[in-house]
Amino acid sequence: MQEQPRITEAEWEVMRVIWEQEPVTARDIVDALEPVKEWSEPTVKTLLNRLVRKGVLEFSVEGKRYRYSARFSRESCVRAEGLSFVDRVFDGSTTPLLAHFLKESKLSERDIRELKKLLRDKEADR
Amino acid sequence: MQEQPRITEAEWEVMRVIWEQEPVTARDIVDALEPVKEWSEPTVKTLLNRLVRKGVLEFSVEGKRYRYSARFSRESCVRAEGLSFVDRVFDGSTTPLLAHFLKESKLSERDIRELKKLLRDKEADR
DNA sequence: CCCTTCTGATTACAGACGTAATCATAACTA
DNA sequence: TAGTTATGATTACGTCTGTAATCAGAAGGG
Repeated sequence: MQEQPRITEAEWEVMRVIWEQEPVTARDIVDALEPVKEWSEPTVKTLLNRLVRKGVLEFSVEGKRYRYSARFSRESCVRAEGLSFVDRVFDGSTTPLLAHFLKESKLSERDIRELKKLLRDKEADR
Repeated sequence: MQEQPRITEAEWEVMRVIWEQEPVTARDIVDALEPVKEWSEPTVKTLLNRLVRKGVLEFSVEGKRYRYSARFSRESCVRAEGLSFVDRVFDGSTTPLLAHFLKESKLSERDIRELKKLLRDKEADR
């Protein structure tokens, strides 16, 4: 499998829609982004083109239009981006990162329960 | 206080050194980065210049050289970068982010204890 | 059959970025 | 005092990014 290409900030916006609705037409993407970003249609098309050229997206031809889908799972892209982030900002160590976001965030009762459970699981398989 | 400018990937490398040793000369930075990055001296100087122009760094003149220091704390830059990251990749919600990094990371006994404590604190002040 | 329209492709373009060579100037050394 | 050296400034330059206008071809409407 190919090296994970970098996804830029604007491209993430497009990918979000794709992962939610793939395989999806350019039209659908433009519509889905309409309320969120003030992008002209050509702008979205350009992003799609770049993502295809980078190998992040593929498409199947359907009549005169394309249906785009991702060649990498969201999970794998999240993992790559997460690694780059923790390297850049936390010097590669996850614990300070966790501590940071724990402090920053407001968590619901349920969130806390879930995270506690994850911690317990973590403890279990050591 | 001024808007937090964006810090690029290469710039973070420089900032790491600055926050550790500020106020610091260009020479020190070049030396500190020597083992880590294969950057020529002019490259580092350029990054310093850009950071100054962006308002992230300031310097005091000391004889023929400058001593650089940060105009923003590491914490505040980490916070800004963290916000941008959680928005981009986790659609703004911290809990999935925490879950993700919890699963990804291998934690020591001590790490787990620390995180549990943070969770308890979180619970306390709800 | 011609005109509009939809859709992807091509081109554009300014600013950011990574990386660095070169320049000017002051200081140090022989 | 002239040449070397250290240091910041200026210039360079290809690529990436964000944002978009324009183009070409196909398809549908009259």
